[in-house]
Amino acid sequence: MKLSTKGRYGLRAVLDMALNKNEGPITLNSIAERQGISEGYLEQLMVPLKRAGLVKSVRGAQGGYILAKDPKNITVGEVIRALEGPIAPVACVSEDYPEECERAEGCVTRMVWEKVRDSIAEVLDSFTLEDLVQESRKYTGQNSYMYYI
Amino acid sequence: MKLSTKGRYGLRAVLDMALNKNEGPITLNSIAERQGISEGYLEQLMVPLKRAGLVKSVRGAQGGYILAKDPKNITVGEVIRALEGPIAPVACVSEDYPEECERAEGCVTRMVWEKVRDSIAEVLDSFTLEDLVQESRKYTGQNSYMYYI
DNA sequence: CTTATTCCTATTAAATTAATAGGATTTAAT
DNA sequence: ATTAAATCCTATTAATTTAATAGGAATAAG
Repeated sequence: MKLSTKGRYGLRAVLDMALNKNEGPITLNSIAERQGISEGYLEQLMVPLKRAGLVKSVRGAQGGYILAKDPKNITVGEVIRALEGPIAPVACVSEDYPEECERAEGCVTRMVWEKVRDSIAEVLDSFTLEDLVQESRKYTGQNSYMYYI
Repeated sequence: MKLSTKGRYGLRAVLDMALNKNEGPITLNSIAERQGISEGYLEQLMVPLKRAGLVKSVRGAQGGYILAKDPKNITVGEVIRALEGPIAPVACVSEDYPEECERAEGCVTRMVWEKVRDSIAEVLDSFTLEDLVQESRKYTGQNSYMYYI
């Protein structure tokens, strides 16, 4: 029942980008340093984040990554889904394409997993990156970066 | 964000036991057959379930396993925790012994994970085995076993 | 032209999960 | 007593997923 590092690192990465969004394209190298995540691994996380339309890349020197949308229009749920796939405590109740199960007819544990899925989704969708930025500012002051998230 | 088969198979196993609780000790062999789970694997699942005081074993011929408590006093949450450990979408917000994190001070993503943890726990703790038995009877009638759960 | 960067693909390492195997122990039934 | 049915125990292996690394190609600023 754990999130993998994809989701955790990825959320930290986009939050880092939200906190630094007025600095122009942000290099993975700088995120990697601030967040203590390997640059190569961050690279892999950017692929699904780009595909999901959450970040954009700027190639070449002075390039880097920027958020594709305003932080208040990006929910934690979007980020997590982009990185970990549809929310699904078990495959048969996946948000996307629930896996067919021969036992489905009359399955009574499934209703438990459905409720778990919905409650997770509700929480994740209730937070935007902007919420986290605001929260972060409480600790670090208006203009300082938030390294430890 | 997936449950492992430990939790899924284990819940099916104890529910199977709840549905057959008037039959005396239930052999792993019979659960394995009804549920399509390898007997050896079930054996491994019984260890933590016993330790958690949810099932009792009866050794020797005609032995097997029985629930240690009434189904209405066993929650899905207890079963899942016994098999998967404390609920913790990330280690730093584990129900039991949250892992210390150097970034904890001023960590803003943590409040998200805490809410996720609590919402999962709330759902899992809201269902008892008896609830699932009742639900199951709706499909199969009062006295028939529920094979497909 | 050089440098800094993303991009792309492949590979490896590590960890976890799932399953299997083989035998020791216990106990009911004969 | 003997047998058979079952749990118990430990170790091993197989499979899968996660995490990280490596090496270079493409792009664009200066």
